[in-house]
Amino acid sequence: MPEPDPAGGPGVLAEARALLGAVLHGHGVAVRITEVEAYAGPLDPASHAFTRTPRSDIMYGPPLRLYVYRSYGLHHCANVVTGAEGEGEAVLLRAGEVVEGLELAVRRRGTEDPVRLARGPGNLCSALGLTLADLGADLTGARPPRLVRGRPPSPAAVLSGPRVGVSRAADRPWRFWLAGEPTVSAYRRSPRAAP
DNA sequence: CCAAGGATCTGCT
DNA sequence: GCAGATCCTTGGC
Repeated sequence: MPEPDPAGGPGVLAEARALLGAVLHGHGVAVRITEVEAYAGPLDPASHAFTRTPRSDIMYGPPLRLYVYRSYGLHHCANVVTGAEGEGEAVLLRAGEVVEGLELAVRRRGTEDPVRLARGPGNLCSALGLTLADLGADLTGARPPRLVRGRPPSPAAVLSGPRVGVSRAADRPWRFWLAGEPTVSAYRRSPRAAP
């Protein structure tokens, strides 16, 4: 059950912070999450759940399920649904550090640079082997994909800023990452975002 | 039905 | 810094 963000705002902001440091076990590879973005459903013009459609329906379902979508035809991006049923809140997993299955991740990604293996939401899915076949997966089950939470990071260890590449609500600082992590992806503002 | 527009990534200039 | 790949979802007509 989500609680209000300490700083005020939707509960998904606190959920996003709390996912930092958690380990997502994919197919033969596991990643420690270092960067995420919060998407606040109907309150958030940048969210796929801003309008409820067949695609975004999964985000309105029960929490701790995986929302996977295809981006630019080539890549997959993965979100953890965090809101209670009907809220439409989810957290995009943007980057992580491979902590298991290094060889397989290297093979899937075609690079040996550990920093690049799971940097960026598309690359993170690629490293973990996540596809649309994982859409709706229960992350609390015994089989992967599976989410293992650790201690939430201290507020001082978390930095925040605007979300990458969104054309609407481009100034909301709803991207969160662990300070000092080399795996965190670079910020890029959408060319379509208002100046 | 059709056109537009991506919560991206890579590689080249 | 910028364009291209590539295809699905959405919304307007």
